[in-house]
Amino acid sequence: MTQTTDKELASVYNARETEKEIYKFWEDNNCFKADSSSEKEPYSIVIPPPNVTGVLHMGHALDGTLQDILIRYNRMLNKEVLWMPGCDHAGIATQNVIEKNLAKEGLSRFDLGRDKFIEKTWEWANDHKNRILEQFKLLGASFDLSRKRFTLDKGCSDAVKKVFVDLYNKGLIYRGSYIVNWCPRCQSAISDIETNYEEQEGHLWEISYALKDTMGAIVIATTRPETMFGDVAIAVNPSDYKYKDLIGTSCVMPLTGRVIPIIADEYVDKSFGTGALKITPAHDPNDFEVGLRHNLPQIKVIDEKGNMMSNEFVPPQLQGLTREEAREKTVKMLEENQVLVRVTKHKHNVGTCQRCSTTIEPLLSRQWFVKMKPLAEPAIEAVKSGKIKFIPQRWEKNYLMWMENIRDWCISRQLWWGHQIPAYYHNETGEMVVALENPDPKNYTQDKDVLDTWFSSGLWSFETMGWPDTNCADYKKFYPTNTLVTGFDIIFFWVARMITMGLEFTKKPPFSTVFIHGLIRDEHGQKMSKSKGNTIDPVDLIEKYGCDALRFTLTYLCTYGGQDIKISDEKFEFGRNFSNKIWNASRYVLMNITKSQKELELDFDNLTIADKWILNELNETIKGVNENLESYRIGEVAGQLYDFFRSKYCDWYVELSKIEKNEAVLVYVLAQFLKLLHPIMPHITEAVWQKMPQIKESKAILKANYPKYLPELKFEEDSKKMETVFETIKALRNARAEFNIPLGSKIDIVLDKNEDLYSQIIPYLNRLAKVGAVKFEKDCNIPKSAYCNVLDTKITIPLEDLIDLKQEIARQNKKAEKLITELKSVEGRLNNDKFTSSAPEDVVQKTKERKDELTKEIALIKETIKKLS
RNA sequence: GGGCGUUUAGCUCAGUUGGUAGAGCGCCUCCCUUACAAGGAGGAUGUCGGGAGUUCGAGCCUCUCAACGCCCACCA
Repeated sequence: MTQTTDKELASVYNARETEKEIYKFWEDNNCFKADSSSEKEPYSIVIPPPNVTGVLHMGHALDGTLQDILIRYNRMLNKEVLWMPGCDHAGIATQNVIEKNLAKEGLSRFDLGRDKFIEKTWEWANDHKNRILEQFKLLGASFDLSRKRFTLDKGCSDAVKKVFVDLYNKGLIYRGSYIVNWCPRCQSAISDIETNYEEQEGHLWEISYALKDTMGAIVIATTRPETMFGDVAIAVNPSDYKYKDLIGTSCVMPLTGRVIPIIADEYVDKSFGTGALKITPAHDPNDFEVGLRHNLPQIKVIDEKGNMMSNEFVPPQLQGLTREEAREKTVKMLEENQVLVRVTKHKHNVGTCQRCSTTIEPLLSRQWFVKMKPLAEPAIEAVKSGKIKFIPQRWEKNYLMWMENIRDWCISRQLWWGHQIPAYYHNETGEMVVALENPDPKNYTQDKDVLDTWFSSGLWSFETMGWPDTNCADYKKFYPTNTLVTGFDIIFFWVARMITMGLEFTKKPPFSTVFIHGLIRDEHGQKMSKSKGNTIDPVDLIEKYGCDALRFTLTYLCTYGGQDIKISDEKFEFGRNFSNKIWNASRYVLMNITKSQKELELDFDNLTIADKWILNELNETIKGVNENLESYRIGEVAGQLYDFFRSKYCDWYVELSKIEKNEAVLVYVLAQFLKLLHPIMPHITEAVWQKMPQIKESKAILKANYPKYLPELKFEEDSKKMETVFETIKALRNARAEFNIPLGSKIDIVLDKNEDLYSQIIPYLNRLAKVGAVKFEKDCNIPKSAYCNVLDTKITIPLEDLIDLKQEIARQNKKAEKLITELKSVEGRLNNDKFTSSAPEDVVQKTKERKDELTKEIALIKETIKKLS
């Protein structure tokens, strides 16, 4: 092997060095800039904005790669493309990071105060905000950074305010006291979808409440005894005969002696527990509903920190305890008072905070909500009518089910990092004004709460395009966008909200296709997470294998069904090896070009069958790749290109070119292949492209035209002939291997027919199967020979002493057996009248042809065996 | 409780309207043939989760059972 210091000729591809150079070339030439004044057809994608303080993870790598593939493909279709980049302020997530840092210094956000805290968070965000988009560059992302946005920038903030005020004025945003999911650690309300449920092993406590007016008691069952101090009633099912006489009477609560009514409500399940249910409207969502129906008071006994409150309802010895402590103590007290009837183990689901896993406290709280039903209707219609379609389609069902059962969205958060709610209260009268600006900063104070992060990301598709200025160039050119690419995990959080908000405020679906891909998992199928320590850093992979290798491997693993993708570090060797193969094959081609640019034009009058074959294969690949890109079968595209390049171009055409070459075809096919592959492996294709001498339509491959199927490149007949040649070479190689004939010694062959074809390709046989003399003879009869048949051509390989006749007979028998099995099945079908009458004509025809082939081949083999015996 | 997904070679997974199973990695044999050993040539390996059905024909369609996984709902 020759080593050279010249990196242009290095036999091992240096991915990182090339990638850095190429990306810089694109940036220096402003290649990613979108022109809103262009006449070209637009194509746009908005990035799912990553967390401003985040780092690139494998999910981004996949999501970003797929977006970049679509962007680059459409750019090569000569469209005006815009990939809009940006970041999300990620309210709770970011605030948690800052609070954690403060905690290291023993401080809480309250020690700093709101202004100082926000200032600190901005500092952090500004320090980190370029990091993740810089990392996206390592992925080869061809987004337009000149348009970079941030959900807390002026434009987005203005859009958020306008949307809030408009929705409020339309009556679609309201404020009220309801049960919400409260996270005592975040000290904030969170929405239903930010609440996860996990099954926990708990207890069911049965507690006896004495009847007030008569002897006896009613026993209720609860999983949360500490909430009993907030009880306002006992409810039973109206049809429950056990309790029929008690409805309308009262009972006396243990421990506090407070008197509460016994009521009847359909909600109560007769068969669960004791059939009697304590009603605690301030701490349970279902009890809250029951309470409203019966006009019951709401008594809060647990505060926002999750501690027992200090009020007249909570016994003094429990006041100030945590929920957990209070539960233990309450049970003890109940036991001491002999009102604890029974304790059983009970599995139940407990709500936890998506961000910090703290157990949720359902809490009565005054919050802002979006009335979702009216907004959901057009969003449902848009998907049902096909104006927006999901790929894979099965997600539509998921989306529709959620939308059709939508509940109001709690949008206020008791955080500091985010869009402060544009509601202002008069300092004295408390009068509320919802407006874009504070009507009178002296006398009005703004609502302390901020909005759910997803409120602003829900506007992302149009707020980034200049909305509410619907006359601005970007909005007019690039909105609505075309494709949204994301994982299924944020369909409800983000996709659904963008569709509702987009339709409400722009009257247009914000995108026409939602392309959903799977999640990246570790090699055992586990979700990757820092806490599990099973993450793989895409930046490391890029350093180790190259960005193109990462992109190609991920793309290759993408299935149309959007299955999750299991990865391990070593899997990326696949992409790296392919990069190296491309590099070396290109190197070979470049080293072998002797002709001038003019002479490298395709000359259709001067093509060998090998040339026609590879052009035909290329053309078929072009067809498949275009179809698959249009239908989002991206993994299939990678597969087809891999197969074409390795198994067709390198294994055969390049090898054949060492015997007899058509430089024009060699270069043409490589150039077309590079263009086809460019969206997936942008750097290496650009690097090779720029070294190629042939006449090019574009200096940068990124702006070249994507190859289209060309009827003039269809050479069906000659391709078939060439396939026969390959079969022959394989058969000869196989025979050589079986008889261990060293490469040094050539084999002579005798063919019994098809002189026309084979005499053309004698040099191929010489070189690729190490064949010596080639003779044509009808009835060749050399006893000590090996045989192979290609279609109906019989090839005799005289081997003299090299051959073990028994071995050759066995070899032939084995071949015959296989064919006979197939022949039997084929004949079975053809002898079946039902098959011949009901199967499609072409299938029957093909089966007949196959039968003839098999019959001929088997006859030849039998004849061979006879001769050998 | 409702919905969805998965089960195919030793491993990881493809398999687009039903026509008789493929890739990568791994394994065995041979080869440093001047593009590439991150390579090349040849080879072995699967009653396509079980069962039933529809069909001339099922990995693919229908039903059923099983295992694993996910989402939604939230029964105290």
